[in-house]
Amino acid sequence: METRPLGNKAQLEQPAAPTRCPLTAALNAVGGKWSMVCLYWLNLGPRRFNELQRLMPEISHKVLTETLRNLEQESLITRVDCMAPLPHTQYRVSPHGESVAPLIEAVRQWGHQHLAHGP
Amino acid sequence: METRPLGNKAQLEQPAAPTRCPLTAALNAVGGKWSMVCLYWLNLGPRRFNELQRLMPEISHKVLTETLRNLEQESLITRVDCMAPLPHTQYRVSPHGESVAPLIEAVRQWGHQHLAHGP
DNA sequence: GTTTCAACGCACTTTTCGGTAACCTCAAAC
DNA sequence: GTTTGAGGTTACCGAAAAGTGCGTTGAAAC
Repeated sequence: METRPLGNKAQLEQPAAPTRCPLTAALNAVGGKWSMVCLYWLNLGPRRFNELQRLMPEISHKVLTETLRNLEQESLITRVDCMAPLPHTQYRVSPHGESVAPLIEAVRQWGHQHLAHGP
Repeated sequence: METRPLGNKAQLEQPAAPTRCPLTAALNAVGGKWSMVCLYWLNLGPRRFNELQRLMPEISHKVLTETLRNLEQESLITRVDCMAPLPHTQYRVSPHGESVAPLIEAVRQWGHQHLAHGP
C-alpha cells in the first residue's frame, strides 16, 4: 500500500483497474491458502499435476487447478506439455516466479519464529 | 510447512492442535486483507482505534475490531488503557510484533516488483 | 474389453471473510 | 437535556474461497 490513504481510496473507486497498492498486488498474486505452498514445492523443481497433489494431500484437485491457473495468470509459473517419454503436463516456476522464493523463505522463517514464540 | 508430507498429514488429523506448518502459521497470524496493513501503520507508532480507522478509510469498524483482536491474540500487538490526559485506548506493536516489520517490507517490495513486471 | 493413471471440468455445497446497519455505554462539551 | 466523540457489540448478508463428488478424454497395461 502507499503511505497515502488516498492511494487506497483510488484503488477502491476503480475496482476494475489494476491495483497500485503493492501489498494488495502481492496478496492477489500469492495470497490465499495454497499459493505460497504450491510455489514452495515448484521452486524445488518442475512437477506434474498429480505430483503436486501428492505433495499437498489436503488440497482438492479443483483448488489445485485454480491455484495453478492463477499463478500462471500472474506469470509466476509456466505450464509445459512434454512429449517424451510419454505425453504429460509439467508445471515449473517462471523466471519472474523465482523472485518469490526469498519472500516465501522470509515468511517461513517468520512463521518458525512465531511458532517458537508461543500460542 | 515442513518438507515432510507427513507433517502436513499430522496437521490435518489434529485440526484443533496448533499448526506446525510455518507458512500456515504465518498466514493465520498476518493473513487476510487488513492484518498487514494494520501492522504497517502501528509500526509507525501507537494509535487509537479511531486513528487507525481514519488511516484506513475503507475498513469497517467491525473488521478493524476483529483484526485488532486477532493481532492481539497472536501477541503481535498490545492494547493499552491510558488514563491521561483523558481515558482512552491505544494499540501498539509488541516486541514480538516488531519482527513482522521486515516481512511487511519484503512483501511490499515484492509487490512493487510484481506490479512493475506487467499484468 | 476392463482397469488404471493422468489431468482436469463442472455442479453443487460448505466455510470463511469482509461489509452494512442498528445499537450500546461512557465521557465531555454545549 | 442534547450532541458529539470514543470504542466498540451484534444480527444479518453477500461475496469469495475452499471443498465434495461425479464425470470426461486419452493413453497404457492387463
